[in-house]
Amino acid sequence: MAGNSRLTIATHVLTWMALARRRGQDLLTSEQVAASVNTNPVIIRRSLGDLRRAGLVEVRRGAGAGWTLARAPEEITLLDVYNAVEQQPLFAMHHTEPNLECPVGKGIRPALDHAYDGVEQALCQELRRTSIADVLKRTLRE
Amino acid sequence: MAGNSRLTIATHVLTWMALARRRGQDLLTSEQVAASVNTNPVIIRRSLGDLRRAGLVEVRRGAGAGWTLARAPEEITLLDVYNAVEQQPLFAMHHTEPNLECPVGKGIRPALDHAYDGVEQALCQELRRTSIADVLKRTLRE
DNA sequence: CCTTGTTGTAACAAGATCTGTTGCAAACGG
DNA sequence: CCGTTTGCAACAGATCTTGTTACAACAAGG
Repeated sequence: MAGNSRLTIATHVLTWMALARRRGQDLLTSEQVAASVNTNPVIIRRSLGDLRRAGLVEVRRGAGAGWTLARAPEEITLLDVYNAVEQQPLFAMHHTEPNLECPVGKGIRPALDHAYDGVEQALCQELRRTSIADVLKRTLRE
Repeated sequence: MAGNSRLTIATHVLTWMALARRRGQDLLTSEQVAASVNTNPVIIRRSLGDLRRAGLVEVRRGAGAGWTLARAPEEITLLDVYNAVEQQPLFAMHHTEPNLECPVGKGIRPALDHAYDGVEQALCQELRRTSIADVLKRTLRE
């Protein structure tokens, strides 16, 4: 599992934008953000694109362009970020269809769907308990 | 996310073994299990190997060999299965080290660790609420 | 209207991971 | 000793992720 670090990157980006805003710098370019994450600006633009489609940030194009937070850091939770950057469910079903002649092969998928739904709900509830402001506070403390 | 279906495969295997045991067939070969999952026996042996190392199943080698459940289906939870088949954490950190000159780059990783720990705990608590016996019951109902 | 700086996105490479497959040595019951 | 089955290595194909380069689209400001 853990094939990707998208939640980590997006949270880093937003936390950095929250700190910059507190310091009076409202407009940031993807290059400036990339300097903190230490990666390529295109990676940051991809992440910011996800966040923009989810309504968490806004962009201004053209010369002197850049990004701003669309909401206060207190109003952005890790669940918002997770939903913005993760599309696929947590656990995948079988690659190949199970043997439908077998009672287990026939009924296992709805049974697993039910269990996995509960897990995803628990995950979402926990993610919603932390905001970008919380992450920033803890980031500066350590 | 969801790069893999290991939890699904392993749960399917155990559910099928629970049903077979209820029908009086205690010893199953990887080929018999593979017929229900509809995949290659080596895939099943890999999954059963994880489950054996976790103490959830037992194996007898040689001629007339096969697998048995090491515990009652009521005593095996999805958390046991998850721990048996998933090693890596749910969310990955940055691939490249963040810029430690930046206060966010410096402090973000412990802050994220803390948040991710809470999420994993919530995930585990929810997974523990469902047993293989529960999955079997719901599988046969639908 | 033109220059300039920035975004949006496509195309591609390298690496990792996952599933599936083949082959074979090791184990062991009969 | 034979026959069955596991354990495991090696490999192929598919997909995903990160990183990189390149370039068109866009708009602010002179």
